[in-house]
Amino acid sequence: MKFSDFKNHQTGFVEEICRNIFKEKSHSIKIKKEGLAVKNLMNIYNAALKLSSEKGFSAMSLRDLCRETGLSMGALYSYFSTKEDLLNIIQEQGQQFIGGIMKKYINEADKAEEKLRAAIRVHLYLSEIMPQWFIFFFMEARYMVKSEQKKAIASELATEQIFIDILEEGNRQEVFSIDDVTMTASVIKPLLQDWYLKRWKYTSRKIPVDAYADFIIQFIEKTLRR
Amino acid sequence: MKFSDFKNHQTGFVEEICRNIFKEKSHSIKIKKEGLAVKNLMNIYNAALKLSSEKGFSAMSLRDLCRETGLSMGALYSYFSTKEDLLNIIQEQGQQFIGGIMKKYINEADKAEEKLRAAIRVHLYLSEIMPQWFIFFFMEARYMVKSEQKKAIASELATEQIFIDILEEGNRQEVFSIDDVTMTASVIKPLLQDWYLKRWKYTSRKIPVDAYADFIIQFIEKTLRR
DNA sequence: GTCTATAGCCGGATAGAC
DNA sequence: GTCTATCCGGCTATAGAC
Repeated sequence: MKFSDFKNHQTGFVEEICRNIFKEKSHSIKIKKEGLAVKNLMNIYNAALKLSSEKGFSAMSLRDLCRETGLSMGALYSYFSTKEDLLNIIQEQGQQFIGGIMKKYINEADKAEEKLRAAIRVHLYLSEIMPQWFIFFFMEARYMVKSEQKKAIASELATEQIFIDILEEGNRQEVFSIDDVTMTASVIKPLLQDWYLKRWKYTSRKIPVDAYADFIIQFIEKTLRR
Repeated sequence: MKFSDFKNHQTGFVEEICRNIFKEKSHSIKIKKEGLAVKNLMNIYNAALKLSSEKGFSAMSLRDLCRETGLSMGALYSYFSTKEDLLNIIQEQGQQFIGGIMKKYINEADKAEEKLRAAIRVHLYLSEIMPQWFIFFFMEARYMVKSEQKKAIASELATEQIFIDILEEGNRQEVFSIDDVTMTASVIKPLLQDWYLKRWKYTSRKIPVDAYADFIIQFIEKTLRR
């Protein structure tokens, strides 16, 4: 799987997320026409993620958000009930959506080695397509209220569990021989996260996502056998 | 080198940093008695780092800082000139200090393999002793003004360069056979950062810093030969 | 559905008393 | 050196016009 293939097969991630938000959060959204609501939700969430990635969610004011979206304060408050609500919706809906895509792609592979490669690639490719979402999850989870933080931690651990399962399957099939599966799985994640957290570095070195994926895969595979 | 040894040899990192701040920033510090000034600076910087790690620097108000330090607004402003000044001083003085310690410990080793292990250990051990500083560098650099961001990036690249140099030395001495030294060095950093960025995970699994260091060292060493 | 206007609060920063 | 009191601008959130 190459990035260009992945990208062509996938369009409108954000639209899909916003349509889910419209359906699930109808109590806090005053607008009833789906087409209009989804269009404005995309505008708002794209803008919120852009501003958050520039200055952090807490430093982003709703006036900033008005400027970026072209909407007024009153209009914004027709699409969410408080600023914190906005934060929670991005976190929950985004994580849920990305978890779904990850699982779908991994299940298309059948051997453990293939699953591992698929999991690494789909994570890197997704974070290439929608980096602000990944940066948001990482940067803001730390500052959320306890109840929301628990959901963020659950998502982090769910991703880790995907890798644990793949590595254990590989151990059973004797294609891997890993002593400490949990520790191995838990250090794979930061290697994937570096791609979007230090994007400036890889951009300046002109390293495309496929080259990064190739490197990470061979790097990790070297450690999977004694 | 074990963590307990490292910890015993080192005391008063924060005091040392604050003494440097007092000496270098005398123009923005109105207090003249060194003893008093250093004591209050430690109080202020410890509190600022604690609050920043809880809610982020921009969400930390100076009134929060008053509460945490027990000092008044007026008193605080005798120790720095603006809130942003406080941010910049933590970033610059902290990075400079930590860079110095890293270099000192690495130079005590002579073979490339030993240097690599020393570099990994000293980075992990330092981040174990003063995690809030490392978290601060990581979390806040992204939101700094361009000029300060450049300094943060320079620090990140300087650490990376330390690893590049060690890996190249190892290649020359033929103890390593690494194809892409820069990429290898650049993925070592996130493995070190995971220790303080996901501390909650390792704490809950009761993994001490020495065990993490041992794992990371053997994990990385598996990738250094063809 | 979207706008403008405004309430009410909290932020950074400073002046001047002690 | 440290404190209290205060300025004023910007913040979230809402009410009511269109």
